[in-house]
Amino acid sequence: MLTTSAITSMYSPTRSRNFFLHLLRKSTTALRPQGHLFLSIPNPDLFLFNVLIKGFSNAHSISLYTHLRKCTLLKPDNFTYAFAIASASTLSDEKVGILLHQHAVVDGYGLDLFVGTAVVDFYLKFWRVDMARKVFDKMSVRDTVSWNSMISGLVRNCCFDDAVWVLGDMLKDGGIRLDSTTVAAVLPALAELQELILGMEVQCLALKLGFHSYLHVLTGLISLYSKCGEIEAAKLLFGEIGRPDLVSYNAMISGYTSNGESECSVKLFRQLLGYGERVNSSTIVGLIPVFHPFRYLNLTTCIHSFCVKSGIISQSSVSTALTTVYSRLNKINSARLLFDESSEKTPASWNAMISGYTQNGLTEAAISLFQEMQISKVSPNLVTVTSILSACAQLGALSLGKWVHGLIKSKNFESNIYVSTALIDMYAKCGGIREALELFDLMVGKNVVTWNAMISGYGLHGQGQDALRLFSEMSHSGVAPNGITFLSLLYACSHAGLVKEGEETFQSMIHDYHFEPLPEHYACMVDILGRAGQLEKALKFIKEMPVEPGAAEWGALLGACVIHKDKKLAQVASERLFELDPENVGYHVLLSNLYSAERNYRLAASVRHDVKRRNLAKIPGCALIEIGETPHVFTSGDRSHPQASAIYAVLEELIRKMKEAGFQTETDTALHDVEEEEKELMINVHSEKLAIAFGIIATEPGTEIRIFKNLRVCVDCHTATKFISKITERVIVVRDATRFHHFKDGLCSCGDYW
DNA sequence: TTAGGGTTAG
Repeated sequence: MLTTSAITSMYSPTRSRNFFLHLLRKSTTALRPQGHLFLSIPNPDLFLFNVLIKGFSNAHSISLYTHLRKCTLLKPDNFTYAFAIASASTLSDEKVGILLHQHAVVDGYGLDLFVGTAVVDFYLKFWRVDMARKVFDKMSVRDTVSWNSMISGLVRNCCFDDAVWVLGDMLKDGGIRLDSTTVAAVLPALAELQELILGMEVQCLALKLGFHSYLHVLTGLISLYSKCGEIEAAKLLFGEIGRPDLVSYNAMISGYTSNGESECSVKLFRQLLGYGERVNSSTIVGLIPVFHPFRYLNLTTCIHSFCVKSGIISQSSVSTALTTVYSRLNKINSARLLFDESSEKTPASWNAMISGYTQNGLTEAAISLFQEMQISKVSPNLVTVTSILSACAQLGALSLGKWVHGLIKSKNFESNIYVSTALIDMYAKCGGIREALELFDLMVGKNVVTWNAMISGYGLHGQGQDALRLFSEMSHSGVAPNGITFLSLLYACSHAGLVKEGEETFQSMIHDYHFEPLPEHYACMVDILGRAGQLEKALKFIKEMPVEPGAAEWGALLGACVIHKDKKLAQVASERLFELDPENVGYHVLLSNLYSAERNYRLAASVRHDVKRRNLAKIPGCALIEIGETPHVFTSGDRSHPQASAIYAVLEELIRKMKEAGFQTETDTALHDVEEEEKELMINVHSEKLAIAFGIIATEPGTEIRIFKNLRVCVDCHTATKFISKITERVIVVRDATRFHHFKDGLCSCGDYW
C-alpha cells in the first residue's frame, strides 16, 4: 500500500517520473489524502498535481485542482483540465464540471484535443447532448478516442440515429482509424434501430481490421442479429466464441428470449448455472419475456432461491427483475413480498410493483401504492406516471388522471411518447374524447401505439367513421399499422354498426397489408356480422375460417344470438363453448338470459343450476360516480349509501315520470323466473339507475353526469337512461365494459347498437 | 460488450 508519506519520500528528483507514475497507477485506490502531507511538499510542480488529479479521479481531484489555483503560482495546463473534468464526470453534481469547462475556455484550452474529449464525455454523462455536440463540432483536432466518446455517449443518451451519423462522419474523416471500441460502441445503436445491413457492413470492417473475434465485438454482433430477428446468425457467432463469458451468455439468452425461443433460452440459462457461473441481474432481466402466465413458475422459484443463496437478491436490479417476473406470472402476492423485503427501493422497484398491479387489473392497489410512494418521498418519474395513467384509464378515474396530468406538466414529461400516449388513452377512456384529440393533434412524433390509442378511443365512443378517417391519415403519415390497429378499427366498426366498412377493413388487412389475421380478428368479424343480425353469414364465416375457430369466435356468435334471440344457433354456439372453455361463466349467463327471454324458465334454471354446481360465480354488477373527487359505488338494490332514502325517492319519482312519457320496463332478459311485477322491481334498482339518481341529487341542474359500469349496460337501463336524459335535461355519459354511451335529449350516441 | 420499470385491443 502506498501511503502519503511514502509518496513524499519518493518524491525526489533522482527518481524517474515514469517509475513514479507507474507505482501511482497501480495503487491509486490505496491513496487517501491523509492530513495535508502532500501539500506540505515544498514546491510541487504541475506534473505532480496532474498525476494526482488523474490518479484520484474523484472529488479529491477537485480539491487538488482548487488548491493548485488558490495556493500556488502554477498555471493549469490542458492535462490539468482534461483530468479534472474527467474527475468531475464521476460526481453527482454537474455544476463543478461546468465551472471547470468555463475555466478551461478562459485559459484557451476549451477546444484542445484532450480537454475537448473530456468535456464531451462529461456533458454526455449529464444528459446534455446539445452541449457535447457543440464542443465536439468545434474541435479542430479529433482522434479515435474523441470520436468513440461521442458515439458511445450518444448511445448512452439513446440518440441512436445520431450515433450512426457520427460514425459515418468518422469514416469520412480519412485520417482517423476506428478501433474495436468504436465498433462495440456503435453496435448497440444499430441493434436498437434494427439496421441489419449497416450492421453487416460494420462487421465486415471489423473482419478487415482484425478485431472481429474480440469478445466485446462478437457480443455486440450477437445482440445486433438477435434484435434484427436473425437468431440463426446470432447462434453461429455464439458458437465461434471459445469460452463465452457471462456477458456473451446474457446476450445470447436475451436473444433467444426476444425471438420467442423460450426453450433455448431456458436451456442456455441452465447450462450457465451448470458451469457454476455466477449469474447477474442482466441474466435475469434478459429472461423476463420468457415468463408468461403459469409458465416456468418452477424455474422462477429456482432462480429466486439461487438469487437468495448467492446474495445477488440484495441488488435492487435483481429484486426488481424478479418482481416483474412474478407479476407476469400473475403471482402478484409473491411480487409484493419481494418488493416489501427489498432493502433498497429504487424508483424502478416502485414502478415494477405499480405496473405489476395495473397489468393485472389491480388498479386500486396500483393507486394506493402510488400514494405510498409519494409518502416515502420517492419522486414519481416518467415510468410511474405512465403506469398510473393506465390505472386511471382502466378505472375511469378522471379526477386522478387530471391531477397526474398536472404533475406531468410541472415535471415537463409531456414530450415523452409513452406519457403522452397514456394521457390520450386516459382521457379517451374517461370520457374526454375531445381532450384526447386535442393532445393527439398537438403531438409530434406519434408511433403506432399513439395512433392505436386514438383509433380505439374513437371506437369506444361509437365514432366509427372518425376511426376509419384517422386510419387513412395514419397510412399517409408513414407509420405502419400492427395487429392492434386493425383490431381497434374492427371494434370501431362493430360499435358503430359499420358492416361493409368492417368487411373492407378485414380484406384490406389481409390483401393490402399482408397481415395474417389472429383469432381476435376473426372473432371481431363474427361480432360485426352477428350484431348486425347477419347470423347465418357469421356462422358461415366461422365455418370457412382457415384456422380452427376457438372460444372467441363462438363467444361472439353467442352474444349476437342473444341480442337477436336466435335460440337454435345459440345452442350450437354454446355447445362448442362449453367444450372449449368450460370454466367461463359469461357464456352460461348469456345462454340463461336467452332462455329467460323466451320464458323457458326450466332451461334457464338448469343453466343457472349448472353455474352454481361448478362454483362459477357471476360477477356482480356495479356502477361508480365521482362527485368532486369522491367516488361513490352502487350495486344492484344497494341501500348502504348514507343518502339511500333520498336516492330511492328520486328514482321512484323518475320512474313515474318516465312511465308517463311512455317508458315500459324491459324484463325480457332478466335472469329470474318470477312474477312480472317483481321482476320490474328488481330491474328498477340496477346499480346504474341508483348512480344516476344520486348524480341528480348531488350535482347542480344541467351538470353532465358520468357513470362507470363494470358490466355491459342492460337494455332496460339503456332505455331508461334515454328517458332520464330527456326528463332531467341532462347529458349522461355511461362507460360500460365495452364502450361509451352519450345520452342526450332522449337519444344515445350508440344508436341503440352495442 | 449483455439487461432494464412504462403507453395501444378484449
